[in-house]
Amino acid sequence: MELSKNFIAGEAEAKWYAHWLDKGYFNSTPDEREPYTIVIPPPNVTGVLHMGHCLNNTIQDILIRRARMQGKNACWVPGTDHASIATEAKVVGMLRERGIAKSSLTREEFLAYAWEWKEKYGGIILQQLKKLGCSLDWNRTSFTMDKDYYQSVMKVFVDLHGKGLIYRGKRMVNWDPVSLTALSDEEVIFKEVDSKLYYVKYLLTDKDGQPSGDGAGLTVATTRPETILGDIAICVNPTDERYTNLIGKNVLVPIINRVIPVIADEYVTMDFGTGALKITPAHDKNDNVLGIKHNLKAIDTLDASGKFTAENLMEDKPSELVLSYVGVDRFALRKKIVEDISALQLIEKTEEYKGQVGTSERTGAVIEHRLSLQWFIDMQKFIANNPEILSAVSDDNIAFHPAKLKNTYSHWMGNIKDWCISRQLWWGQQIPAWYDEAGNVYVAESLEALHTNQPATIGMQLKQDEDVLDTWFSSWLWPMEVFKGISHPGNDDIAYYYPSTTLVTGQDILFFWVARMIMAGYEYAGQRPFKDVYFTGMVRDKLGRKMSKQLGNSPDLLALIDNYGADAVRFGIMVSSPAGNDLMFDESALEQGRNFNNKLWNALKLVKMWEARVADNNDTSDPNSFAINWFTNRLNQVKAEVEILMHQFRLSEALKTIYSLIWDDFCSWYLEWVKPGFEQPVEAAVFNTTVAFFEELMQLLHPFMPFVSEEIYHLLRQQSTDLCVTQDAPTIAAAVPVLQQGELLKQVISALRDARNKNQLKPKETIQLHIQTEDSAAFKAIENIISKQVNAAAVFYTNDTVANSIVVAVEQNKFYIESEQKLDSAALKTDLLKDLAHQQGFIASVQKKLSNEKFVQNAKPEVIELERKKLSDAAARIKTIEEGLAGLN
RNA sequence: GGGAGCAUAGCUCAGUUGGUUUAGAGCAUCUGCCUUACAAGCAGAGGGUCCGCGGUUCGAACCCGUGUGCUCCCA
Repeated sequence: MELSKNFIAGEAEAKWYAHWLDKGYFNSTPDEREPYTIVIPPPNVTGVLHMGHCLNNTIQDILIRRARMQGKNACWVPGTDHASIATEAKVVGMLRERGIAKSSLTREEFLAYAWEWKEKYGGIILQQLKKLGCSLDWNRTSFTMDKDYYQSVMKVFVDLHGKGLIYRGKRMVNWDPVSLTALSDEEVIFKEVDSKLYYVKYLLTDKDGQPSGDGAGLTVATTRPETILGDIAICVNPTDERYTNLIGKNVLVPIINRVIPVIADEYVTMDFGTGALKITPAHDKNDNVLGIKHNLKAIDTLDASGKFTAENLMEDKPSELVLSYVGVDRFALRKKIVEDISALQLIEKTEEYKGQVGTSERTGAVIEHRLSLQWFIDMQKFIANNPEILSAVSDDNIAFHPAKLKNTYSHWMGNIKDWCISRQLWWGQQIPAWYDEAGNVYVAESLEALHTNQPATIGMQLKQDEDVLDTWFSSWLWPMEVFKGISHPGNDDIAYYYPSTTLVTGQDILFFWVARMIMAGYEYAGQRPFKDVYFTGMVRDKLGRKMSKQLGNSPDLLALIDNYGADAVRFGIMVSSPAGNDLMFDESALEQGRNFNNKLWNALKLVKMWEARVADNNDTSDPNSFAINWFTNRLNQVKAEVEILMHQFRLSEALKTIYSLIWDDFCSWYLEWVKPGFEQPVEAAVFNTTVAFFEELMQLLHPFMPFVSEEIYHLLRQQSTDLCVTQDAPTIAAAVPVLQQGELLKQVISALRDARNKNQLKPKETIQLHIQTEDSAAFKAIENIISKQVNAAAVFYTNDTVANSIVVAVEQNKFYIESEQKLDSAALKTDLLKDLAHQQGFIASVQKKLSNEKFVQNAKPEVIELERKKLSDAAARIKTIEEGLAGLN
């Protein structure tokens, strides 16, 4: 069969993926084998594959393919997340394009559109994962809004509510005035913005609540003058001498002329602004805390969309001016109020100010702090009920890779705040709470369940809570509910697959997701949800910038797969990506992957070329026996190394180790050593062993580069099964002496080639080689390899220096090169002198150490022994160099 | 403001309880080669104040302190 010039990735990818699916290799059902379970971090159902997914899922595929080849029952569960905010935003956008406003639809109508949209466009990302070669069990595809899943979320809500872990309360929440929903702290991104600091004067009042008339007052610095109409107090630090005499007095809020007290609290920083702080409990988190502490009223002056409202100002008998603000957006309002206060001559000055502003992760809108009735989980109590949530991570029952994230986890857990789980959206699991006309709350899995549990509710006018649950309130059940462990507890799947083995995810969702899965795992399964967590970093461009649509630095992954092949993309993204480190993505790494494919392909071509001229006798020459013996051991050595690296989740290093084994040891050394001369026959043993080596190499590489390895595996010879499910042979301990001899051989060849290069001998020009060694037997077995590799026409053994030659020293052996070309020993002499200086310097440093009495007294005996050996080795080396130099003259 | 982490070759990274030859790899660079598997290749080479300063130690890339720079998380 004629092989193409290069590996054609696209063809092999389509062919093998279809074949693997056809054979059902990725499907798993419980059996007597040990399970290896991974649940995919469910991408947003609206998502498309990007570099982050690529890294993440390549890692998962490597782990799951390796487990499959090690005889475990490998199960990798795919699925998607309904992603309430992101999906609802997309659907709203889609409707807007069609000229339909969400506000014109009923909840049911909107959800019908959302499902239609989800069926049509949702889950594209799962198809894209197939392109990457991901070996997921597609029969198990889950969605966080599947019927059973939905029910499991209801069940958990009701359960936690019953346990007193869920409560409803008025709390200051992060409010997104654009999507009209509360956000968790994790969904708020702080950004530095240029703003202004306004110095506003509040006039002191007399006993009757009128301005004191002398213009006396107190100046407050604020970045948010639009909230001024909600001010309820001015606060100063009790130790601030500037204001001591004002504490307890009253001032007037500009424009609205509300009389408010000056109070004192240590919270106030004296050196920020004027040292006086206006307190607006309805619009600022810290103010809210102070408000509660000092028993102050919260006056809300902004509505849900961030526009001014006078609803709560009626007590103040608002003026025409105040009423004119109604409906004005907060940013326009800021301008307007500043102008109006300015007109009253109560703005003393304005400063430029760089401040932090919270923005919505989804819509980018500046968030408001807003008092709102929301559902919460009492996290302190939750953790107190399940102390393993903390201990499992600290004592490595759940092992984090890299381990440094353990600190981050325990620090967060130690300072945990209650989790606001309600969202003012329609797409998601609607909160299973009903209100009667009196406002009483009833919680049950469904209306039917409610009527069954509390027959008194039958016939009542009940209205279900409008809100849905935070997306993470469903995804924290993922490792259990993909096996229906909540909706159908104790079923065969959950019993077999849970806890899962490894979770691979981004460290950015350590708190959003990983921590909460651990919490749910202990609460509902009584055990950890996974054994190991591999955290990936963020994928950045090669300049270290985050990938973003705005910068346009986010490559089109499918185009990359088309250009380089899926294996090359997998190689490129894995080759320099240790756990937890950000990955600087550079397309040149993909090129390296593609070149590697090509290298493999060419090695295959070489071996296939031999197939036609295999000798029909069973002789094996000495040098070939040596080469085979050496590579057998080298392969075992690397297999053992890879096993350790994989066990430590050092995937990048494992890949590099395999890459170097194939490229350097197999292609550059082994194949060159056993390669027959032009059109010469190849020994049968050499051919068969080489094919077997090649198969083992493909097996080792398969988890990383599945397509090219499967393709080559089948082209090497007729196979009875597929590489994808071929079980790894046990690793045999490598024999050290033959490995050492191999290293010596490589060194000798390199040194001789270097000497040839330095003397500008053309590759085609032959040399005569004289070997001076104490162990000529060792060289007899490999002299043919040496002569082939350094193009020596003849090899001799000598006990003496050879005149008119160049000398090369390797360990205690000397090699003399004779050539018909004129040899220029100058370059070589320079090298030898350099080496000599290096060795002498080295000896000096070792001698210094050994002559230090304290070193000899304190150092461990084996360390001293080692130093002595270094000294004698270096001395021997110097002797060899000096003899070489003498021979040159 | 609080906390965590990082800093080693041009780039991306190893460096395993402080001693394993005066620090390693891949990529990039340079030199020489169109050598019947591979120029997407082969054979070589050069390249480092291990961020600065101070300390502990017989001995420090590694431990401690401090400064600088960067990143992330939380307010």
